[in-house]
Amino acid sequence: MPRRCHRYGQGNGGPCSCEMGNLYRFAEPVMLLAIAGRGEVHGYQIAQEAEGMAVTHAGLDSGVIYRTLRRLEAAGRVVSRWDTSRPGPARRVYVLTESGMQHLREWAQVLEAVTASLQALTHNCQKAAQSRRSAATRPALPVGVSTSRNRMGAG
Amino acid sequence: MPRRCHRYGQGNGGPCSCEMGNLYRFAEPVMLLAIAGRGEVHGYQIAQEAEGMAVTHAGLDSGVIYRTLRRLEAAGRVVSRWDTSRPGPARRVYVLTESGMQHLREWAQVLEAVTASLQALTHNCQKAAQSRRSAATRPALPVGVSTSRNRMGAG
DNA sequence: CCGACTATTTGCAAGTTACACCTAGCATTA
DNA sequence: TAATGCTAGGTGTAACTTGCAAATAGTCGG
Repeated sequence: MPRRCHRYGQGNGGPCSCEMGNLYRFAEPVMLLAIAGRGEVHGYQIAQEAEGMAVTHAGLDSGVIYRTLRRLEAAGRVVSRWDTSRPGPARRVYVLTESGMQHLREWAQVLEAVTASLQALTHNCQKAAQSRRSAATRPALPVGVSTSRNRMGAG
Repeated sequence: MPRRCHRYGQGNGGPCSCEMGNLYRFAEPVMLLAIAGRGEVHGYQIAQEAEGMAVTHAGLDSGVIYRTLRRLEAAGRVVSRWDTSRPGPARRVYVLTESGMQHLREWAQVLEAVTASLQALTHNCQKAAQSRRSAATRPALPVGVSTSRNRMGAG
């Protein structure tokens, strides 16, 4: 799904979350937070800030941003108006509704739980990765245990 | 995407991560960890343990588990053999390869980074949710305001 | 034989993502 | 004037994951 990002192939110390695939971008809370923080934003603004706020290294795709904004508006979480008061193309400016504020509070609770679980998972992965690494001068696991019955198309 | 889970509508204090949608299950690291921890597992075993290890409350769907196992095998992260030594239907038993061990180490690094980012996001969401909650007897945001010209030079 | 449990696999609808591409306003430069 | 580049919003599509349901099988108890 994610095929590259600004970090791709740059050797920034450790594998990139984008190369691992399978990570959501948490676009909704990131964007709700951006709107709540500024009171009023347009999509392009979010796209420029999102790189720093995003959970993974890929930032948020502009397509995702604009579609998420429309989805949030359809759900009543934000309302928008067109701002033509400044030069340049018109901007669609968004503000949170009370429902959107409530949604952000819900996200805060959910994220707290998810973060805790993820922290535990991370800890366990690190422990497992380390415990085997010490005993890994030889192949960590006897690969090739009579794999005999591997019929089934094998993917 | 996720429509229910065992927690659905049970009022366990706070909204369920499943109701928020948009959360990946981190199936791959959870499963790699399960395999690494036991040395040898089959899919059904993972399905039964996964509820406790999963990052969200939904656990891991058995379809996801079996498909992920095949994908991991196709990528050389695990190898399988059929175990018919015990009564009941044959079980496909998986062990990690050295490449799979390496993948787990990579996941450990990625998860560490993601956890840190997620923690920051969580913290910011909580702060935003709280700071406005105190001032939210009246509608949280006057919709349509032109707030103090958040001019965000942006570049 | 029938159901219950174990165990694996597949089909499908729904949803998200990454990328490419498009429209359009305005400013600078040749 | 034309070309170029930045700002700003939007759409189309392929690839992928997920959740749920259903199919297939082996074994055991009644």
